[in-house]
Amino acid sequence: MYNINKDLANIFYKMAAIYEFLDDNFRARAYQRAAHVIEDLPDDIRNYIQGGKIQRFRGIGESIYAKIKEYIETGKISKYEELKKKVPEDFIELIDLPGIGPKSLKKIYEELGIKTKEELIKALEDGRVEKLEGFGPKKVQNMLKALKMYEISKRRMLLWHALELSDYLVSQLKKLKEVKKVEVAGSIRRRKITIGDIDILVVAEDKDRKKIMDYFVKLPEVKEVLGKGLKKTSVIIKTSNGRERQVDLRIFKNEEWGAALQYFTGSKQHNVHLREIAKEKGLKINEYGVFKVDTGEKIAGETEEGVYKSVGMDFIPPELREDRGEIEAALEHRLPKLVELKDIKGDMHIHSTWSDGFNSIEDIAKFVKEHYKYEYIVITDHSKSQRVAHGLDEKRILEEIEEIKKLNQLLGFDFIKIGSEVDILLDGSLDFPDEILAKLDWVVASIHSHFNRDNTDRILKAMENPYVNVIGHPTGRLIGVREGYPVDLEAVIKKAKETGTALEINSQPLRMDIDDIWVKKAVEEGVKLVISTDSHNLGSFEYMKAGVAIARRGWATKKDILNTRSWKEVQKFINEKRKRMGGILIGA
DNA sequence: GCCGTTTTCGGCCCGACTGTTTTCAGTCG
Repeated sequence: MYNINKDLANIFYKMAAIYEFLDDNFRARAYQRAAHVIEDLPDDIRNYIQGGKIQRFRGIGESIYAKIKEYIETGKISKYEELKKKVPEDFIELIDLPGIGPKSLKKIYEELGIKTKEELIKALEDGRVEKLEGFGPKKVQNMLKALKMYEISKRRMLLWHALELSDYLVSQLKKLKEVKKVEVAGSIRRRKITIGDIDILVVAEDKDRKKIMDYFVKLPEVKEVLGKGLKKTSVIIKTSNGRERQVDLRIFKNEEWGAALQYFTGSKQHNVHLREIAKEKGLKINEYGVFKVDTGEKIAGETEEGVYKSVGMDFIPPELREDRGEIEAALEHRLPKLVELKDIKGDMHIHSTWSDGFNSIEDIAKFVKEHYKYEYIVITDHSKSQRVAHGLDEKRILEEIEEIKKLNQLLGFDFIKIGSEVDILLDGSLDFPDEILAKLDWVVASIHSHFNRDNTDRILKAMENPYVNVIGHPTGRLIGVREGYPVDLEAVIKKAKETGTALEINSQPLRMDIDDIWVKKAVEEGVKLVISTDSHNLGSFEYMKAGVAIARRGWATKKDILNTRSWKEVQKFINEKRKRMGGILIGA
């Protein structure tokens, strides 16, 4: 079933923009919040509204529920159709554009009758806008710049690339002895899958502020300085691959550090919710600390833990701060203990030169043993249908098994496990017969063809096979390149639970598949997950960090992640499925 | 628009900066 959540959320975001334009800010906020809630639902919204029975969500009340129902039944929302007539079509998009606000747009629309983006640019350039009351040359310049930057900023950066860039900037700032503390905040710290701007926070003495800001704007990668002060400086950085990113640097006092970090890590929804609760308790939270409203006394701010504690909450890990229930859980002291990078005991999806990897199995094993504290790795080269990836046929995978046996003898123990990333064929059967699969330590089954059809049936059938242990990159999406193939992940999760099959969190920067929303759903359903790098070269083993981050964003604990287990424990998982689905047990 | 064991009406996060003003509105994060 095609998931309508995204379409519905988009409509509500647009309605919010229109209400902003109409100066009805509270309504706008209500629609924004509803859109956010719907976007975060793993299941199709129709599943929550069955037979007139409505599941309650915070932020969706009677009126918005009625509109959701109307959309489900008719494919339209009449209120939206009505609202659209009040705003020029181009403007709905422009209202969300950073640098131009709804008030300015409204004035330009009302006084000059401007209705399209092209007309707006023309009126800005020929001086008509400048003559309006409240406008001036600077404002006009900034609006033009905002329009120009729009196309650039619209493309968000992949988490991995943002991490590389922000790590570099942090390392440069650490070179100054005046920088006492430095941390990346914002969506990078929350490990969102894609990143807009980069926020960096620093602790320093007041007298050193100028020196730090001067140093920052002189970094060779800085292409343009958007604003420079002693508290905040904004620049445009040009990355090595030619992309442009806005980076904000802010300096705080040590006693403000926790409050600043909390505030600038966001998310916005999380912060708003947190402050509402603080307010109920007679407290005020800003980026400098937590204060009692009546006396103005500061009661927290030096550490993030202190900020949360002051309102009666446990510390909330940054990856959870999306207002998806973490605030309630923190108040009730029932936040999960999230999985950590150090819990990972092995990588279970790796390609070698036997198929399309760049390194020999021997080089991979030596490299991983030297750089990671893993207990095992699983080599999972492609199967024969993947001709372009030099997939292995039956004869060659038997040879690969022998090769790995020899290498393990050299290493002195069974560090290398033999697996396969076996193709799921069009009819849901697998690219290897069961006799071969039964000889393998671990089987990843993936879809690499027919992306346009609904592939739920293929995946469900593959999971019925007793030797398939995990479904690789379950949606097949490439972020910003192609959408995933149509697949009913709800049914996949159900079948995974039923058959004892795991689902992969593929850590490749472009994949991040499955994502945090579905991880959370899988965790709730008790389905096990595997965090894998799908490495094709030695540098890719680092992607495990990103995979763990996605797992954490999905509320996963150590027990939800299979590759936090010893190999003996993994084998138990394998045998449980083989037993249940009628396969040959390990060692039998 | 949503929400509520103090409220079903009257609230709805908070501060900095910018550009335009001469005390403030608009915008951002």
